Amino acid sequence: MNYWLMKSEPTCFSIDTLQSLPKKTTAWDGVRNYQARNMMKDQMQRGDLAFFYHSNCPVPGIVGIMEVSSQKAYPDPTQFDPSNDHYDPKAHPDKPIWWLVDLTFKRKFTSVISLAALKNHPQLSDLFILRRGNRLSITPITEPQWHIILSMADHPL
DNA sequence: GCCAACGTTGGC
DNA sequence: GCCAACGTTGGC
Repeated sequence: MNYWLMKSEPTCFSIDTLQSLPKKTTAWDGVRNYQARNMMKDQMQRGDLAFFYHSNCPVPGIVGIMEVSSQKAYPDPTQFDPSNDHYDPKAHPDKPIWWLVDLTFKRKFTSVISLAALKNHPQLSDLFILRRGNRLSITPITEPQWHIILSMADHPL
């Protein structure tokens, strides 16, 4: 199994919204970056775990954990919907461009593991999201990184 | 295939 | 709201 970090702007879609959904599950739609798409399409497997990261908000950071819950990736339906913000006129149902997986809520931390806290941790200097100028909305997390970050959860600075 | 211009991301 | 950094686009 693999570990991931997935960003979302909480004003757009937050971990609280995910938790409130009927099956606490969402299709991670709207990703329009090829690197991020490829990770969902080619690498993610059911049972993989992902940190939920809130970006572009007062305290950016990791707020909880989700699990990949679809058996495999499938076409993002919003690419075919002209009324959707993420409509892609180049995509056709017989030749989709954008793929996604489903994610299910696992837990929410009692406090945010802030970006500042991640930056301050001496063993997390290689964290993908901390690399200069990184903007990828989905990044891999190594197993050691996963456990270090988990150990920071529920222990505010 | 180069690269300038443009749009987007996201921390601050 | 600013702006650095990056991805994408499109002319050539």
